[in-house]
This record gives sequence, C-alpha cells and structure tokens, in this order.
Amino acid sequence: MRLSSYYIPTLKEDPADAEVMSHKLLMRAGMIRKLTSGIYSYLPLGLRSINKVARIVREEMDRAGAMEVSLPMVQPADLWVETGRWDYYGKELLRVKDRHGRDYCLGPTHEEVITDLVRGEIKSYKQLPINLYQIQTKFRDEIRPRFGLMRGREFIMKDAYSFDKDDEGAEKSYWKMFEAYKAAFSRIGLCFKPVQADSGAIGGDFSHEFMVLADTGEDTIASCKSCEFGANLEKAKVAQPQGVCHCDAEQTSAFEEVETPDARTVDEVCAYLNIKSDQLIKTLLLKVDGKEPVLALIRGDRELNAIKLRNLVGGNEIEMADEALVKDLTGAPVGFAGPVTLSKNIRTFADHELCTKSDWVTGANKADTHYRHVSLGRDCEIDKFADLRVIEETDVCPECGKEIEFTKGIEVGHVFRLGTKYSEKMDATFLDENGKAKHLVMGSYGIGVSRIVASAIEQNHDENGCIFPPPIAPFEVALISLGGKDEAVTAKAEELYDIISKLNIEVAYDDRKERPGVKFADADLIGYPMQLVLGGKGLKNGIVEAKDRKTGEKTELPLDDFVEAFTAWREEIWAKWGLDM
RNA sequence: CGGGAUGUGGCUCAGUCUGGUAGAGCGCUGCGUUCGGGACGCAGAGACCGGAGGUUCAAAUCCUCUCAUCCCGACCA
Repeated sequence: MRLSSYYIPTLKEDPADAEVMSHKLLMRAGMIRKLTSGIYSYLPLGLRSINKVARIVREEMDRAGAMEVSLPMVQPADLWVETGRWDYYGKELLRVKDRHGRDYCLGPTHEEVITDLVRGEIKSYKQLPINLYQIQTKFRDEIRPRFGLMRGREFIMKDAYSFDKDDEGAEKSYWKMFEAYKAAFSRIGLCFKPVQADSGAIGGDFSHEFMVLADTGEDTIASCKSCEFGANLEKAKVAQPQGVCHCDAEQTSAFEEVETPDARTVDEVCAYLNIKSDQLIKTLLLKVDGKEPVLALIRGDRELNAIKLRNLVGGNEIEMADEALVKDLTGAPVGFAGPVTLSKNIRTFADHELCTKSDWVTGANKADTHYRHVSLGRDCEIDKFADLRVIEETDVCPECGKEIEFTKGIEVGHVFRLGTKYSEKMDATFLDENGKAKHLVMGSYGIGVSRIVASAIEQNHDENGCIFPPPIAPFEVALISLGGKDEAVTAKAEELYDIISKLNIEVAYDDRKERPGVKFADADLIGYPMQLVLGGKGLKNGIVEAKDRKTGEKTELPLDDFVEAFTAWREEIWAKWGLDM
C-alpha cells in the first residue's frame, strides 16, 4: 500500500477530549474518529487492526469447533421479557419502537436470541454439544462511556454460546473456550492473565475474565506470587481465618454503653475511645433491590465487598441505606448503628474475621453512644458468618496461603457458565438418552474485539506513539523512502516495495512527498512494529536501515541479499514479542 | 441520574472578569528555497464565537433557557 494515496489523517496534538493513552494515540494515528459520545468511526488503519484481531479470534473459535453465525442486532422485546431481562438489564439496554409501536432493543448481548434460535431446532442429545459464535457490533447504553475504544457504547464483540446436555459437558465446553481464549490472546501478542470473576448481569455460577495487564486498567486483580491464583478484586475470596471461634468468649465482661459524642466515623470513634480501628465493628445498613434492608458487619479497618454480599443475599442490586431508613431502623442518626439491641428484625451478616475474637466496640443504636465489650455470639443474632470484605494486598493467597500482589487490568474477555438459567426461562429443551426432556446447559463467552486494539496500545506505547504487536499492527512493516529528487533511491524503494509485497507481508510504503522528519514521526506514531528506511547514503553503501519500533534498535540489511536478511530480521522481531510467525 | 468543568476556523487554545463587532500556533492552498527526526520565506483560503431568547446604542463577553462534550461515583467485552 502506498501512503501517497492512503487515508491516514494524523494529528500532531492530543485531542482535547481524550484522557487515556490509547484514546489519544488512536485519534492521533488517524485510526478512529468520534461521531458522538462513546461511538466511533473506524478509519482504514483502525479497521485493519480490528479485522486482524477478529481474524485471529475467528480462527481460534473455529479451531475449537465453534461455528460462526450472524444474529440480528435489533431484537424484539418479547424475548427479553421472557427471561426477565427486559426489566433487569435496565437503562443500558437501548430500547426503540418500530412504526407500530412495538418494543425492540439494540442487542447488548445475545443469550435470548441464540436460545430462541436453537430451542425449536435442537431436539435430541445427539445434536449436542454445539457452540455458535458471531463477531458483531454491540450496543450498550453505558452510563458513562469513556476512554475511547476502551468503553464505548458501540463496540465490536465476539460472543459465543455453547449448548450441552449436562453439566459435565458444559464444563468441557467452558474449558475448551478458556483454552481457545488463551490461544487467541497469546497469538495477538498481549500480556494477559485469566482471573476468577463475578458473573454480573449475564448470570451463571462461576466465570473467568481475561485481563490485559496495563497500569491504566479499570479493574484491579489480586494474584498470587507463588501459585496460579488470580481474581478480580470484586470476586477474590479472602482466606478464612484459622483457629477456633472466639466470639462467645466468656472471659469478656458484659457489654456496656459508652458515650461517644459526635463520633460517627470509624476514625472519630477510634480517636475518641483511643482504640485501633481493628477493635471496632463497622455496621453497614444496606438495601437489597430497593426493598429489604440487611445488616453487614465488617471490621473497622476493612471494606465491604458489595458483590459478595449481593451474591450471599441473592439480590440484584445493593445500595447503602439512606439517612431516613437508618433512623427508622436503628432509632439513631447515621454513625451509631450496631447489631446489639437492634429492635427490628433484620437479616444480619458478619465477616468471618469477626469470629476470631470478642470484645468489640459497636454502635449502640442511640445518638452519641457506642457499646464496648461486645461479643457477637453472646450479644446478638448473626444469621451467617461469611466472606464479606474486599481482599487487601497484605492478605495471603486464599488458595495457597502465600503472598499476593495487586495489578491493574483491562477486561478483554469473559467466559461464563450459564447453566440452565436461560434455557429454563425460555423453555429450551431436548430429549436425553432416556427420552426425557431436559433443559440445555449453556455457556457464554465474550471477547471485546475493538477493546483489544485499545488495550494493546495501552500496554505497548512510548512517547512517540503506538507500538503494535506484529499480529495486529495495521501494517507489519513501514517502508520509508527518503528519495526526494534522488531517483535512484526512489527506484530502489519501489523495488523493495515490490519485493516485500510479493513476500505476502503487509507493507506501508511511504512514498509521500514529505520531509524525512514527517515520515519518521508518522511511522513512530502509527506504530508499525518494523520500519525500513532507504536513503541516499544507505543506497550508496548497499544497505537499507531496519528499525525495531519496540526497542528502537537499528540494523543494516544488505540490499544484495535483501530477502534473506529481511526475513531473518523479521523473524527476530516476532521472536522478541514472544511470537511465532 | 448526582457532583465538577468546557463549548471560539479542520486541530490545540487565547480573548469573556472590566461589552465596542475575532486572534495565535498547527493544519490547508499557491510560488520559491530546503530535504536523515514534525523546515523557512512570501502570498492566500477558512469562524456570523454550540443553539434559542433577553438586556444594551452595541454581546464571543452580561442574564435566562437549552443542547453537546469531557472529568469524578454505580455498569461492563
């Protein structure tokens, strides 16, 4: 491809509305343009990169035995009503009406459609297992789109759905996808890690997210330094405290009131009573799905993991109780709630950790008052002790007990086991070996294709621009001709362009009438992993200069033996990325 | 939806407080000189200042409403 006739509108300055690196660079390198909030046009270069990601994903899906389909983007409301998600999915679902006033939505995911597609068709266990996937533009009306391609409202996603006859089969399908994902992300050239995750709105009993490791990631991952354990912070279980339960300890004296004027927060109470925050129990009043109040007890220095609580109580949404509710339930202003002497009957959950000792300080459900010498087992009714808090970096690995560390990640893939959640609601059944009707056991598997391009840049860039992994670079090689009026150089560059093209290697040939500096800067900005520079001096010496964009290393390739030297050098570059060609 | 901010040539911004009829850099067009890390000179094109209403002799500037975009919180590939 000749740059003189290609459309790459590069920008010298960062666009004002871009915050993160990938967004700035995608804009500056002329790969995307924003149409409106969270919705982008893909320009030739950006689309090439996206298509390359898609191709690799497609190949790995096919290799894993999945079959590509293309499902409608506009979906009738009926289907969503069937599964209850018409209400549950909320405002993220962009709803539209047709001319007859019928309700539709733009597909944010396709569990309903795919289940509907197979429910009439798969009638026998002999037709199972089956896995169908598509690569398609999705629409989610994100509350706050941001960071360019990282969190758009419109984005390209690969979504796959597996159907099995039983849990055992479903688990096989799940791990098959898990392996396919590992293969795909490895081939793309990303540094990633699969971690345990919460399954969120899609549902299901367990799931993994694939995280691209990058400092700008929106998620935090807890991973073990010794074993394979890795989990999203919102999912990471906390190792259960060792030893016996001490919450009934008899040696503790009876609880008693203590005045704590104006001391509402943990810090204030601790300062007033001169105790440490780990001697106090934080009592959190929450509302489940806007209705049922629940009480969560956490050690004063810990943080509640709302997702763990949500999964425990079985609700959809957990929010902090407002002032009025707190007053109504505890009879005290915010800041003095406690599990002891609470008149109303509220489901109460306590973190495991609170079981390890007695003699706590808690709120007394009375203004300006706390209790001390509280023992949970003795003084109040706890419905359940459970893992409720957010893991901390000083915690040990919940699986092997060794040290853990926190890193930031960008979620680029998510695999779910759905079980029969959708097949039951939509009555998708088949006949098993005994002629008995059973619900299909499902799994769903997503990959954020457009997001991968952004995360690749997030992970690989420098002050001069993008540094694309070769497999997903818009073009693998830039050939920069410094010919100008020197016709010999131009002629040789044309010859090289021809040679490389014939090797079936994608090359961006910079034959523009621009000054050298402009060409160098653009090549660095766009981030072709390999650059070839042909100038007058080089031609005289019989060499073309080769630059590794990632390391900046320059090598001289002989023009005499170009094909061999270039091929070897190219192989080296791929190897530096840890990739085979 | 709450909290904060910004809308001025294609892009990045100044001008707004203290009203007097729009400016810079980059980019773009032409000519010339340059040509290994975003050149230089000369000559140009291009904005009714997000929109609507109001105040005023006069509004980018003041007031009201509105729209859009961005940032901070709950969602997610």
